[in-house]
Amino acid sequence: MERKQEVSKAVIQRLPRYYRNICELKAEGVQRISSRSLAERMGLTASQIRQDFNCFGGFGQQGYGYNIDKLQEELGAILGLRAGRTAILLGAGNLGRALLNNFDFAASGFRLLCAFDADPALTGKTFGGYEVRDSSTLDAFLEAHHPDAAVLTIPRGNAPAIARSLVDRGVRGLWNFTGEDLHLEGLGVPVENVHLSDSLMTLCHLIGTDTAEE
Amino acid sequence: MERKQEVSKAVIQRLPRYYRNICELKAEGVQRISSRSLAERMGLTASQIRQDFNCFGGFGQQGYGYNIDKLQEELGAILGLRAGRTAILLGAGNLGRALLNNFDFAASGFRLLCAFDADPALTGKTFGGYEVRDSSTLDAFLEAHHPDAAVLTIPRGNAPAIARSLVDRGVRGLWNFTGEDLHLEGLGVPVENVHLSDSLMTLCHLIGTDTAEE
DNA sequence: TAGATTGTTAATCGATTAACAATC
DNA sequence: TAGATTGTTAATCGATTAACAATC
Repeated sequence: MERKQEVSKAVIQRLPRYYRNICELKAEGVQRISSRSLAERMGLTASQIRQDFNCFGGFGQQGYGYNIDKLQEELGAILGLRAGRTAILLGAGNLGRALLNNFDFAASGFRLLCAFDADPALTGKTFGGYEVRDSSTLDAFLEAHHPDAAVLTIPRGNAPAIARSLVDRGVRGLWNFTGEDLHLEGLGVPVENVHLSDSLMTLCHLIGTDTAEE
Repeated sequence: MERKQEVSKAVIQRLPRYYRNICELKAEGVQRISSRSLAERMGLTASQIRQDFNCFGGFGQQGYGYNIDKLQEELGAILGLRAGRTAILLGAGNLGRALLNNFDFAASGFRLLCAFDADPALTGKTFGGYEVRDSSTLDAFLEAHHPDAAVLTIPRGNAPAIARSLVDRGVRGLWNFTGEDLHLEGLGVPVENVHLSDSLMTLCHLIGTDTAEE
């Protein structure tokens, strides 16, 4: 049961963008596309696109290009969007509630089950159709439902300990908004750290150095 | 007036993380650190850290390491955090309001001036201390205050046109939450695209392929 | 068949790591 | 001075691009 050959991180991080563009093309009614046209649209090279897709076995056809429906299907499968993953959200503060109210979890492959918060004032309320439960009931919930992932919108500080505890109880992935770099913790599960401030600082820097950059 | 030699994008994207870690170290009372210790803490190699810092002229000292205060000072200057940049926010919907209420713009180098929205029901309200103004007054505001950057939390669709218009009126950078990849538009100014869904899809994929990944 | 475009191998480019002389 | 650790050059590694034969 060998893994065919580790796909590089660079490729994996391009997959969602490919998927997004293919969905857009489909919505525009396009039925097929060549690596050259897609490259032009996305600001990549045709070569790179073909290399990337071939990491997963070619799904194109010589002389024709790539069928949009097939591509969407394949990329969706690779991303695991139809694997029926489940998630919970921890921390129904401002950020947590903003996600509950607005973010389309299903579009990214997750069914959000509910949220948890330590503040009793929030218990029982719903945001975006998701119920907030009391943190004291978390362990029992994990035991009963085994969510695949947890969204961490709790305050920083106790994040590493909570992450550890979640992983110990079977959570297999973390979407981390806490500002702590959890991937360093050796948790043994994938972590996606979201650092909005890093992004804005980068912009601050680029504004300073920019003359006529791409 | 030659540029000393383009610093690679990979390095630039590590700068905020360096800055963040240095701030944490300072808060912990640490006064100096070697590339080796910092590497260990951040999960990088000492070599890489020294290479990175030397893109901007060495700010270390042989046999001693790096002084935390100096490092914070230098990284802050490189990032332009004290350049007094200003920004406005466009679109005071759920996401926009979440940022207004919670996000610390100043910590990333920007003074947020105010927000704009097309919905008259929001005009005059404040969120997080920031006033929402009517979109019809935007042009006059740009004329009068020349903000450096704009935060785009408007619905997708009209994003490219609005981005174009902002840039034409002097905006020098965009923090883009619209879901459209604006950097492709050839706007001629730096754009930071925030795609939360890409991040979550990546996690979905990694959960599927994970066995015992780092 | 001729034209188009993939899949795939080889060449290039850039980024990371290793090594070590310089120096505090 | 001896020890530590940088700054910097050289070696390695990986990712992107180019090229082209395979084939629809």
